[in-house]
Amino acid sequence: MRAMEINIPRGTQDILPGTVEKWQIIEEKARELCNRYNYKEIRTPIFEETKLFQRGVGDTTDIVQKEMYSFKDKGDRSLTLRPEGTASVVRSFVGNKLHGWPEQPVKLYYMGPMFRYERPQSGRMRQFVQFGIEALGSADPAIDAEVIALNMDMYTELGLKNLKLVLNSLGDKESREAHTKALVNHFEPRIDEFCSDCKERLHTNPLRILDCKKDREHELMHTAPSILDFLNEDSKQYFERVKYLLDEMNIPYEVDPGLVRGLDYYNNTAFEIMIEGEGFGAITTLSGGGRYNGLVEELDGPETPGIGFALSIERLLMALETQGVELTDEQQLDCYMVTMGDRADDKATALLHQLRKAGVKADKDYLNRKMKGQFKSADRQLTRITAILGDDELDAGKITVKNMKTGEQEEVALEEFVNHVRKTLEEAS
RNA sequence: GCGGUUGUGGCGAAGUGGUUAACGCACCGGAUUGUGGCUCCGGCAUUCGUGGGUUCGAUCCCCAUCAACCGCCCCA
Repeated sequence: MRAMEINIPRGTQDILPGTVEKWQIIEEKARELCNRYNYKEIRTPIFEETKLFQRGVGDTTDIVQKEMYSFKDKGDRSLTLRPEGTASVVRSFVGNKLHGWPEQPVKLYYMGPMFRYERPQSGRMRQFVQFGIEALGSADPAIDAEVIALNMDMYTELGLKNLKLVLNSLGDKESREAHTKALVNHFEPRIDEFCSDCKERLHTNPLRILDCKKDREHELMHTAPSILDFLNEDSKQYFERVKYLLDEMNIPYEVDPGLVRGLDYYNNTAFEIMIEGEGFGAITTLSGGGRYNGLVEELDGPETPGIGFALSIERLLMALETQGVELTDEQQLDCYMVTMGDRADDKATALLHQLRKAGVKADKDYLNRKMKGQFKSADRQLTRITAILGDDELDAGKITVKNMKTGEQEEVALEEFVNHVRKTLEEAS
């Protein structure tokens, strides 16, 4: 074999049979769950105008500053492969005037690939698949609770354990401004003692200084003003309501005033779901979400509150794997046609077609294998029934049907064959 | 963008500066001339990521390059 010259692009993966079934189960679960919660699917393009993300995600974020797959098309337009889903959904919400829909809030979900130019590692890909939901048009804390509940259900219903819901409030605009001012006052006098990123953040987005891992141990970090102390009455009440509703739903959570979402558009509710325990890599965040009440306006729509979350299916699968949750049943074949001789083989092709039309999952050999090889193949594929057809059987108008589990076999008239197989399979199942 | 580890047959892996590169699994064939899961036997035929260099000679030494994995940063 020649050495491969063409590699799969860095940070991407092929999902092959044997694994793809797991994806299908997760996708199915997501759709079924959204249906129960009355969220409708929306599909938006995989690329958008670069401006959308610069404005929607925020110029100061890592995503926009260094992780975007941007390119110029032949019309000299700057486009970007979407790095996340919310901006696109909001763009579509505005462009299609969904705020005018009679039924509000508009509850949407999406599932599909996202792209970020990052160094791949365990649980982080350049192309990864997100499932997310967005609820637009309601500022009721109950919808925050609903979004979080759906997110948790997605995990618990698949059998995940050791989940930790981390919750915080970033406050409304007024609260954030007050907090920001306090942060600047707190850090500015001694900002020289911090890393270069933090110096930058002091002016662009002081909140994110709290998110810094390098300077985590600095004494000013521990004494930094907490957003929770700056929530105005509205924001405080809002947060209390969200927590109360989570309590009522028996969803445990942990308030972490240090939780700062990476994207600019968040306010009030912010949350992350993490997984704890051995065997997981450096990345423990399964999903994140929060409220973004200013985003629709930022993208030229009417003032509309919104909230959502996104999870990565890759990480979900990793988590399921480390916890030993088995998703797939063994794939078995209903019927395998074993043939001997050219005429019989031709006839088997026709019979195979009939079986398939009758709803039987069936196959045959295409490599001219001897009988033994055909049986091996049937066995390997966990076949329930084999049908053996040789030229002599063909001449007698019969076919041999063998139960692979018991080893019993019987002769059946060719005209009876398809019905016989169907009946046998039904009886066995 | 920075750091670490690795790169040997389909897969999992040993190994040495020098005529024929272990082993396990899988696969294919035969023993069993029309029957699977067990057993035994044989086969998967110059190749050790790629390109240079050192050397009489390199898969093992050096350089470069590519790739994968893991971590930092940050996130899903």
